[in-house]
Amino acid sequence: MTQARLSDHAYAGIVEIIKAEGLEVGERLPSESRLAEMFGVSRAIVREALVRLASDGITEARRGAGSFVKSRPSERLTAFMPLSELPTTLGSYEVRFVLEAEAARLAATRRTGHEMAHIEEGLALLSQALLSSEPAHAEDMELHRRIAEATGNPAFVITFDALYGDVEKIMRAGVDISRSRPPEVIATMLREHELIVDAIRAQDPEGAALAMRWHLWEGRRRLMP
Amino acid sequence: MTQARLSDHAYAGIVEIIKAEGLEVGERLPSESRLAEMFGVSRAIVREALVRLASDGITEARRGAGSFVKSRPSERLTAFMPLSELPTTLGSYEVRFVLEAEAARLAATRRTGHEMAHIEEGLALLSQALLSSEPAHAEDMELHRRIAEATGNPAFVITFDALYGDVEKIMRAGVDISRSRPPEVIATMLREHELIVDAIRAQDPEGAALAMRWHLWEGRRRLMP
DNA sequence: TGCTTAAACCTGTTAGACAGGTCATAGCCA
DNA sequence: TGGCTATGACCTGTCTAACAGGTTTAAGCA
Repeated sequence: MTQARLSDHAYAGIVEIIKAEGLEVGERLPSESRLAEMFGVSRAIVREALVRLASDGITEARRGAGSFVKSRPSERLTAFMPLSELPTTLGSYEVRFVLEAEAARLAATRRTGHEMAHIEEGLALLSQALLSSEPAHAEDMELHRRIAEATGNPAFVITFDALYGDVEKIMRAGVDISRSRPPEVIATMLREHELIVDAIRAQDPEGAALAMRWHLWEGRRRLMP
Repeated sequence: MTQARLSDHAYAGIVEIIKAEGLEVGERLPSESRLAEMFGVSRAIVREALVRLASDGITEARRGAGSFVKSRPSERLTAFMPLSELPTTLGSYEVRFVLEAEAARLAATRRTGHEMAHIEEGLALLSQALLSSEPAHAEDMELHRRIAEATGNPAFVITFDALYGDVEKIMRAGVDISRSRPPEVIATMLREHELIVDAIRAQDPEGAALAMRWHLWEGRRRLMP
């Protein structure tokens, strides 16, 4: 895990300003110099944070004029959602339900031998992590990602990254979803993943889609009983 | 349209280096100073480009060690895909087919009155742009985006942005998808959108999903007959 | 009052410097 | 000679100071 950089704090601070001041789309942020002064860092750090905010589509800089809010807070899951609204995060399951089911279906029809081996390896890594009682979120995501890759369509990977990247940010923000799981839950989670991989190996599109839907359905239930 | 900044060129230059040198995941990029020297810009500009690349998940910086490639070129649609492989872009339709159909279905059931008005306005803007023979891609995207918003689930908007953002970048990169369309095609495109909006207005989930699927199917055919 | 213009302010960019982390290798010890 | 250590070169993270060029605001003139 890389050390937190100053620009991370500046990023969060600017987001906080947008929220606290209730800045609407099109409104201007404080100038870079002022933000630097407020956070007690150099202007370079503020610029770095602003570049990332702009890259995330949250702000927009206009030369000579200032930086402006580009997208409304409600349009962004990551940065703006108060942690108290975590259940909203579960909305991502609604997307994954259709997105990943389709990915599993296509993976079952299109996967190459190499991609299948990649998926098997991902399952092994997840299994290992789960059985050693580690958080295993990275391994979980990696397996799902490899299935998305096996569609041969990069668009699936892109959307997957966008969705999961945000979820990951939220977890890093201090919410620990990796609460301890009893052994029987671990076994169930593992079995669900195995069913998906089995169907993809057997080149059974409908089976793969169904197994994925079932897994996500159960996963959501585990998060929000 | 904002003026191109130097860091845009640095960003593209670094991507070009990764491609040309065939750098694999985990390999090290030239140092910031060296890159600055290569591009004839200051180190600050290179840093800005690297921050954006890191934000896009392409590179990763390790203090004292250097910047490293984080994701393989094939995993990224935008930056790495040669324009000659544009047809691959059409793979995004495969995702939109399931993603936006579900969004239309949910929008039909959950939309508020305000969201409906927002969608109607989007349709009017698209209609106006299409009838005046403008490119209308921005308006098209905006309407689809408003439908995604009407699901009440930000996860749909996030994935939509990720997908459409990349398509937009490619178009800006010089590919003109907005070839001239004969009047009958314009009328058809408009009618397709109207059908979607009608179904959402009538709170008909299945009708909305079907209309969206039909529209995307036809849209894909229009791009790649 | 209405227009012009200049000053104040802002982002974009550059240069140089230092702190602190990483890595390879030269050199020492056994 | 082989292995370990410690030094030094190199790299990113951060800061300061400055200037260029664009935008906004308001003063001042007609």
